[in-house]
Amino acid sequence: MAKRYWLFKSEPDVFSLEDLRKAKRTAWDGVRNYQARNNLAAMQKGDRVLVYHSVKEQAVVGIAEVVREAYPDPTTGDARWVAVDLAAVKALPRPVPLAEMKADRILRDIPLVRQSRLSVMPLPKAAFDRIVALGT
DNA sequence: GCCAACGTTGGC
DNA sequence: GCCAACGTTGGC
Repeated sequence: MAKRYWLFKSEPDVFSLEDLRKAKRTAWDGVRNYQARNNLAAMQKGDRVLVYHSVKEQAVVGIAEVVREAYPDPTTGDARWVAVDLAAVKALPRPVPLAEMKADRILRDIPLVRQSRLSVMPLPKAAFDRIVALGT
């Protein structure tokens, strides 16, 4: 199956891209939203992921990669929830602010802009590539 | 700090 | 099964 593209949101005070780089890889767990959970479950090893810092920074700051596909979330005994493992790939040379994405013709319809509360979302390849280009 | 959006819960 | 109340998230 073709590689897919995703965007993860995180509050940098809680867990940042820098934390991910230091940790090498991390379990992305604790997701308790069905839509986000369904997205986690659809991820495949090697899928590319953009990391967005919410609240204080409000910018896409880097790229990560799925290194382990969905497995039961270790932070709960509830079988409904899953986690994936991510590894950092690189930081964007230039973070791409939310305001810039809102103003961009290709990006203004992505879930990050449309549905601000969703924490794990799919991105069309064109949107992924556009953000990476803006961040270069 | 405020509040809009939205998901969840619980009474009926 | 509906919907009002409530809690949380995250932009402004």
